[in-house]
Amino acid sequence: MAAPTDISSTFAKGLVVLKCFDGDSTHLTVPEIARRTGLDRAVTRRLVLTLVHLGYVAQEDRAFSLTPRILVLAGGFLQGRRFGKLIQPILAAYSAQAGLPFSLAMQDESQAVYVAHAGDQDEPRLGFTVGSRVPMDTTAIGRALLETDSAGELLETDGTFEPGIIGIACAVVRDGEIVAAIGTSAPRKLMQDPLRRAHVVPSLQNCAQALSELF
Amino acid sequence: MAAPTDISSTFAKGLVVLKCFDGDSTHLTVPEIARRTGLDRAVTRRLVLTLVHLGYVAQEDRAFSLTPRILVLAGGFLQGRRFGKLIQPILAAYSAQAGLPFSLAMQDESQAVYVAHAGDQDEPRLGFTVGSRVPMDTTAIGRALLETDSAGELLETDGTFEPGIIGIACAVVRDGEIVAAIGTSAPRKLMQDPLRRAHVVPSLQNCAQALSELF
DNA sequence: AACCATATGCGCGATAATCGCGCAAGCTCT
DNA sequence: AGAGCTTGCGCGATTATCGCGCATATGGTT
Repeated sequence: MAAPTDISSTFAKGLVVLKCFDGDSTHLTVPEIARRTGLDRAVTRRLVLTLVHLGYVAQEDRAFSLTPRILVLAGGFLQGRRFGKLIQPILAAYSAQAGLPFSLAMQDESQAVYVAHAGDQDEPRLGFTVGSRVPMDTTAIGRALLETDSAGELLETDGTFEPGIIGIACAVVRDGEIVAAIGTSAPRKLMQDPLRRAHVVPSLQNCAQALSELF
Repeated sequence: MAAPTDISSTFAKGLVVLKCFDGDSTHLTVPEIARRTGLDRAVTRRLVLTLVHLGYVAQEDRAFSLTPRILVLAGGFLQGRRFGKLIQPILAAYSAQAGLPFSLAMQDESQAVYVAHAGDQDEPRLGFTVGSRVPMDTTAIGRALLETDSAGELLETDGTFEPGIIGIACAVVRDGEIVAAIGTSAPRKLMQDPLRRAHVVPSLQNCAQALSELF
């Protein structure tokens, strides 16, 4: 085990354990976690029990699952960046103007992570939450995070991620750097209407402009 | 340092470090974190560097701050419980029916943690995000999480948390246990209107009923 | 019902990772 | 420019971690 003195391997292992509770695997047993992480069963047990001790994980019989406390960590990020007080209202205002749900995403390595949503999706088709990840190359919001050249320009993808859905996105640029992206999506029929497009596109651009001052 | 063999103290310390990035303290230096956590500076440094190594924390000069990756952990909880696909649409539907923003909270020790919001607050007055915490005794949504006797009954608080704001909340009960609470709030003037109340209250109750089947 | 195979909980000694002292370098204020 | 404080980080002692291995629980098969 490579052990640079600057890295705490125990802590790193613990975070790997925490991370393996994903959307598909909510209730895990110690051996299951051990298999997923490649850690020794006894080590896994101790790390999971530590999480239980601190209240991040709950135990029912042999199954372990995350508690809402994990959201407090996310809250540290969201509140620190004033998502609730500043960003959310802006996103909501432009979303209402456009009549479509707006989402805000940031880059995390090779994926786009949703950090805020506004304008409720009436249909549960995609079901994204805060913390949901989507690929960068097949989604409008992901591509917007990458297009360093055409900063601020609108990007559109058509059914590349979800069949029949068109996504439009726009980078949020601060000091020449892309710091985030906002996007919206709708069924192709809806989005192809030129009138609607003419209404939605400026809203996205203005919203991105307004948000850029908050990053 | 009490060291039961079942608890990994290093991991526990690391999580304490992670937790000390809260809404008020976004950019922290190693000595600041050491002071807050009571840990040795060198230990703190190693734990923070581990977080940087794993991408949960970013370093700019001497300041460390959370990255969006921390939201991925929250996503594990939210997606696992189908917040995006099932809960959010229901919350949004009843919120739209009531014409007021609805929030969903769960208990975390002695506080209520917001886990979902629907219906955008047009005014940024409170600015709650996913992961925001509020006290249980002075908020309607917090009290609803506690009232084990009158399960499902509506609770109302008047200005006890935020002056001029009335909150109404209702427990989400599953198998006789309170698993969550939904609430809404509005300025007193608005909420005191009997007609509106007659409209909002059933929406909340029906929403709680609908959600109870998903927990 | 009894058996076997597999999965799981957990104690304990060896060992490698952590701890935290202490020095050197950087910063700030007078 | 100097003094006092703050911060970064190397290194040896020590302690918490590791993971083997046994005992128990589980569940499937004859």
